[in-house]
Amino acid sequence: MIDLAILGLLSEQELHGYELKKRLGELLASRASISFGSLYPALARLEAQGAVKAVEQRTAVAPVPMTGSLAGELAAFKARVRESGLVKGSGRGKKVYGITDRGRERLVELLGDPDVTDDRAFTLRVAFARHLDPAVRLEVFERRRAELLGRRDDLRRRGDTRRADAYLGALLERDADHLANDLAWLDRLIDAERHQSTPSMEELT
Amino acid sequence: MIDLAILGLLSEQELHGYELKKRLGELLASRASISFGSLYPALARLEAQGAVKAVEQRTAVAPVPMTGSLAGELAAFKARVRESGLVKGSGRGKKVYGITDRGRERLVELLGDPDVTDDRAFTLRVAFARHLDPAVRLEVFERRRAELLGRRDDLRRRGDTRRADAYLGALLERDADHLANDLAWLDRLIDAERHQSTPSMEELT
DNA sequence: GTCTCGTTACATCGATTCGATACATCAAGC
DNA sequence: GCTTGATGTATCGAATCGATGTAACGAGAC
Repeated sequence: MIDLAILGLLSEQELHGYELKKRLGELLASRASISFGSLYPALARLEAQGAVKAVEQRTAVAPVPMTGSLAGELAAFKARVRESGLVKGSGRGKKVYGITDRGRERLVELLGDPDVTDDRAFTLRVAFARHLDPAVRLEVFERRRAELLGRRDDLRRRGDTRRADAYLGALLERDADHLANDLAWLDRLIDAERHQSTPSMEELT
Repeated sequence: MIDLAILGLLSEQELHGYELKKRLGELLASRASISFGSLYPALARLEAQGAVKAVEQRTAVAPVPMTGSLAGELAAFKARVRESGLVKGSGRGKKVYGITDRGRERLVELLGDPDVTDDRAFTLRVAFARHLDPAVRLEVFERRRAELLGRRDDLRRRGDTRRADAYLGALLERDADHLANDLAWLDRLIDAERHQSTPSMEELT
């Protein structure tokens, strides 16, 4: 879900479309980024829902000294012209978005629990995990664990029966490795989570 | 690309939609299957292009002895009725698809080389690798290797700089593990490929 | 026996997403 | 001064998804 990604990123700082896409690409890493064709419609949708809102245009806020205030004035003027006018080609000037309270609620809701077992969604949940309270966070991780265990069983069952050509066998093997890897990684995450939430409790064994 | 998946599966045996979806789900394993909403339009598209064509309805070809030929006759009759009639609800009777020569050409073309660096596409290429001649196959693998190496460099560069919160760090770590895993796996594949194509050649070292 | 439920099966609909493309500004570099 | 590439917003058509509808059929419940 792209909404989750956008809200998560905006919850940390205000951003404009292009930057949003870049960060998303890094977050999802291999799992391919999203395209402008979905980003801009999504932003419009979220804005209509009141989850995000466009902050004023940004025109060189950076600590870079301008050549003179003239340039800044000119840019601001142009921005105003574009903003108001129907100049056909539509104006430029970056549109910076910020998250609203409604948006924050929606974010927690999305991070929290829908029955979205999607891999990309899980990655995003981890990326924005610090916005969740520890109990829910642990729950999310545990659910993922159950999901992965289920997949592993599926894989094993299929691995036992079929033994077609070498390439299919190799794919099966790769998937099994990935799964084992993910499970180990997830267990480490869960462990860290538990030790952190219970500051000092030496029960068991 | 769904076309690649469909053609690949049909090149081995004739199948109907539902079965196609099931097999695809197994092939892509974790990488989420495809939905009917894309499968059926894709089949229609491929049929229009002449890459696949619907074979006659199948009515219990299995080696299961029928209760009597009466049942078979009846089913065939019903199928014929549905086939011809515009019964509104549209008839059932599975529609079995087969690949054409055009389709086979297209398959090799798709497997071969477009600049599709997609992960799903690579999985499919491996799954149907036996339809490629060894040289092209090796080329596909090598290209994948280069792609993965590129990703690893990206990842390292990002890993060196940022060190935000623990969750983002964990994600980075996971991606790195996956990448290392994939590379090792791919190297094994490539090795196997080389040893097989050159039956006995003890050059080097 | 018949009734309901789960599985197999085909199909379509609206919404989402993708990939390509258009357009615009600006900083380098040649 | 002219091209090239990065930054930036935006839209279009096509591909895809997820949900839903319809239907046939076998198995078990009662």
